[in-house]
Formats: sequence, C-alpha cells, structure tokens
Amino acid sequence: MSALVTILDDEPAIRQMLSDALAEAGFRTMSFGRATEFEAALRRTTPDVCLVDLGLPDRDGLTLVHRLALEQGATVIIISGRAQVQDRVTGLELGADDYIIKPFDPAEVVARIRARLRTRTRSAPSDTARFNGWTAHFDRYALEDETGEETTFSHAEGEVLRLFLESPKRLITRAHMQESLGGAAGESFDRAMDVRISRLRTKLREDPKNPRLIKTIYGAGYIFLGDVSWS
Amino acid sequence: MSALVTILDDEPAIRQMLSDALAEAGFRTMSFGRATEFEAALRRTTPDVCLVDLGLPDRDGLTLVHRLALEQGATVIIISGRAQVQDRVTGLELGADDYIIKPFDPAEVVARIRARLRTRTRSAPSDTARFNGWTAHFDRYALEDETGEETTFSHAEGEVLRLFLESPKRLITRAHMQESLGGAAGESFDRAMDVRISRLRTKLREDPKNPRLIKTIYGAGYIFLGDVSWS
DNA sequence: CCCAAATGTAACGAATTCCTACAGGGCGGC
DNA sequence: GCCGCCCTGTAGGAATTCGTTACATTTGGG
Repeated sequence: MSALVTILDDEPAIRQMLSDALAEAGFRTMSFGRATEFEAALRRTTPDVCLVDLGLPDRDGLTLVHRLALEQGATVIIISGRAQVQDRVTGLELGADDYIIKPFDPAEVVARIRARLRTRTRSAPSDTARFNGWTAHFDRYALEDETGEETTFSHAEGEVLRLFLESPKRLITRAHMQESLGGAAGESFDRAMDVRISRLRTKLREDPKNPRLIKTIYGAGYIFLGDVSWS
Repeated sequence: MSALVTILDDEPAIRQMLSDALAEAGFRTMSFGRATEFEAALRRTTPDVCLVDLGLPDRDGLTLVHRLALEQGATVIIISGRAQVQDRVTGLELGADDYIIKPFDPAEVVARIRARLRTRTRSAPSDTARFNGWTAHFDRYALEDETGEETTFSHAEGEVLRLFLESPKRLITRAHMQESLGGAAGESFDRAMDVRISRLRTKLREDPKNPRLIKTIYGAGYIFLGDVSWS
C-alpha cells in the first residue's frame, strides 16, 4: 500500500506542485490550505508523513508541529521560507523530522520523504513482541501469558495486533486500519474491524468497562497503550 | 547513556569544530580522517549516528554511505560541499538519512542529529501533568486523585483540559477555545463548550458556587488557576 | 430592583461503538 | 465427496459519547 502524505500550505500553486510531484512518485496525497481543515482530516485518517508550511494564516505553525510531532507522534517535515539557522534549529527541536527551505526542488522533497519512510521499516525485522506481561509470537500465532500460558490468535487478529504493536501510544484511525489491512474502504467493513478488535480485547482479557491496553477514541480511532519492545 | 556520533571528514578543522559542538551537546564522539580508519573502528563499535563527508581522498563516499545505510542499517548523515539538488537526491536515495551542505552551522547539525535519534524512541510521548493534587495522564485518558484513585475522561474533555493546562493562570477566550478545538465557528457551538467545561468541572469535583480551578470570567472566557507542572 | 445577556446544567437524541449471535466459506479428517 | 470445525464478516440491539435544546441561574448595567 502506498504511503499517505499530507500537504499543508496556504499557497495553491505550491500545493499543486507538491501533490503532482508526490503523485508521480507513487504517494497518495491530501492537500489542505488551512490548519483547521487539516486537523479535521486528522481525526479521520493517519498520514505517514505530514508536510507543513510554517506561514499559515490561521494558526501558529510551530505550535501545530509540536502537537503533531511530540504529542501525536506523527512524522513531520517543515517546509518554510524562513531560512535562518535559528528557525531550522527551533523547528527541529520542537519535533520536526526534517526542515526544507523554500524555494525547493520537488525531487528533493520526494527523496527526503522516502528517507523518513525508510527509517520506519528498518526497525521492525522481528516477530516477537513483549508488552505489559504479554508476549506475542507472530511466527506461531501465539499469545503468551505472564505465567507462560499460551493462547493462539487468528490471522485477522494478528494483523490488528501487529498494527497496534508497531505504533504504540499513537492514535490509529479507523481509516488507517482499513488501508493497512487491505479492507475495501466504505461499506460496512468498519463493523468487521469492530469485531476484530472486540475479539482481540477478549484474548487480552481486557475489562470492557475499563480497557487498559486498547483504548477507544470516540469518533477517531484507537490507541494502544503499553510498553512494547520487539525482539 | 549518551549517544555515540562518528565524524568522518578529511579536514582536521571541520572535525575539530564538529567534535567540539557535539561534545558540548552531550554526545560522545569519534573522529576519523580516512575511510579505512573509520571502517576499522566500525568492527569494534556501533555508532548511533555517522556523519560522513563525501569528499574523501581514499574512497568514494557514496559507496560507503550505501554500504553503511542500506546494508548495515546505520543512521547516516551526509555532510557535503556539493550543493546541487541532484547530489542531495542521490545521496538520500542511496540510503542517507539526512544531507547537510557545507558550510554549515554546528547548531543545525546537532539539531538534525537529535531529530534522527528521536525517531528511535518515539513510542513513549508520556505526557502527564500535575496540578493541585491531581494528575492528568493524557496518554491513557485518566485523571488521578491525590489518593491515587483514577477516573477516566473522554476525548472531548481531554481537549479542554489540555488547553487549560497548557496556559494556566491566563485568560482563555471562548473564541480561542473554539479555534483550538477545531470547532466550526459560529452557530450554537459555544454552548457545547459550556457543556464540556461543565462535565470537566464535575470530574474535578468543583464546587459550582465556588470553583477553585476553572474560573469563569463573565463576558470573556475562563481562567485555569492551579500550579501546573508537566512531565 | 429589573432586565437582558451570559453562563450552568439536566435531559434528549443523533452518531458512534460494543457485543452477542448467526451465516457463509475454507480446510482437514474420514 | 461429505461432515464438522474454525475463521471471519454481517446484523441488530445495547451502551457510550457528545452536541443540542430547554430551562434555571448568575452577572452587570441602568
């Protein structure tokens, strides 16, 4: 599945240039001219990389970057006309993953996006994950208790569990789940997702009234809490 | 444990400048003037980040980067005097994580190294805030009593609480709230804000006649009193 | 003191999500 | 090929969230 890149810039010409270049490079794109529109979309889907222009009319760009990067754990690339070293340093310190100066060459933007996406896959070659007393063995579809007792999980359950374990403590939207798990969007497939998660919760012995590991965010998606370490 | 950063550059002055700046930033450093020395050291230790200059006398820099990044999985930042877009694109495509152009400011190098290191441990944003006996755990949507008892709060309530905790003892206007919380302005949305705050007050066990934490400023907005400390 | 505007809150309802069946389909055993 | 088991999506009702409405209460000006 191709990666989803969002573009947030108030100049239509730049949005167009970027979305053309990114589409040609094989990415899916979503463009926004204002921060409020962008934030509304964030509630529905989780982009892989966010391109953010700092000179926005309706919100302070740096605050937005900080919330995106540090609180939501998104991958953020700042695109800005402010070329001072100090601007770049503060942008990166606030959590941005990269800082590109206008005017830019679309080819470089594409290359830098690819560099960001590469790091994500580089750190998960493993098939066993530990979290909060549990151990998930993806190679043999088994979930191990803290006492060593094992239950098996199905393929569909494993897909959801892996998605959670790869992005712990980050919002995972329903749309992103469907994309990742190959679900044909729309329709009533999202109800199937409910059931998958419900079954996974049962296997993790979650208390329905007070789930500790898989938390529901009404209207947005889910968050997996729990300290994950792969090995 | 501080991160280990290696410096590979044939100019002693640049090596010195970098290692001084990195040491001051709290990194451990190792400097090399030639690729062969560097490769010998690689057999003994694994650096967290490798700074590599492309203009090396004894080896083609790009080949070295390619081997380091893609085959060995190291984190590589190219530092180069070659400023053409095409140079940057090929460097990044070959597996480099970043590309810094000479002449550079050491502060930016430090910021970019930190950005690379951050991606490795991005899984635990752990944002909690303490105020007047309460502890708000935003990661698991829980509000903790001074006795340790926990109540959960919803996503909408959390947005309001976060807004308050980010600007304590300062007037927060209704307009600012709506803007921050993605509310489509106008209409009767402001009553929704009232209700959110009302529900939040209930969870904070505020006395309606005499609120101690969330104070209403008639005709203006709200002020959150309370000594907030984030961690 | 009176009134209009602003704010608090309980109650309702739409939207969303959870969960318990139930049905279709794949796969292995016989 | 037939049977039964397990996996997985679908359906519908229960439960939760949260905005809206309606009405009570408070505030501040005259």
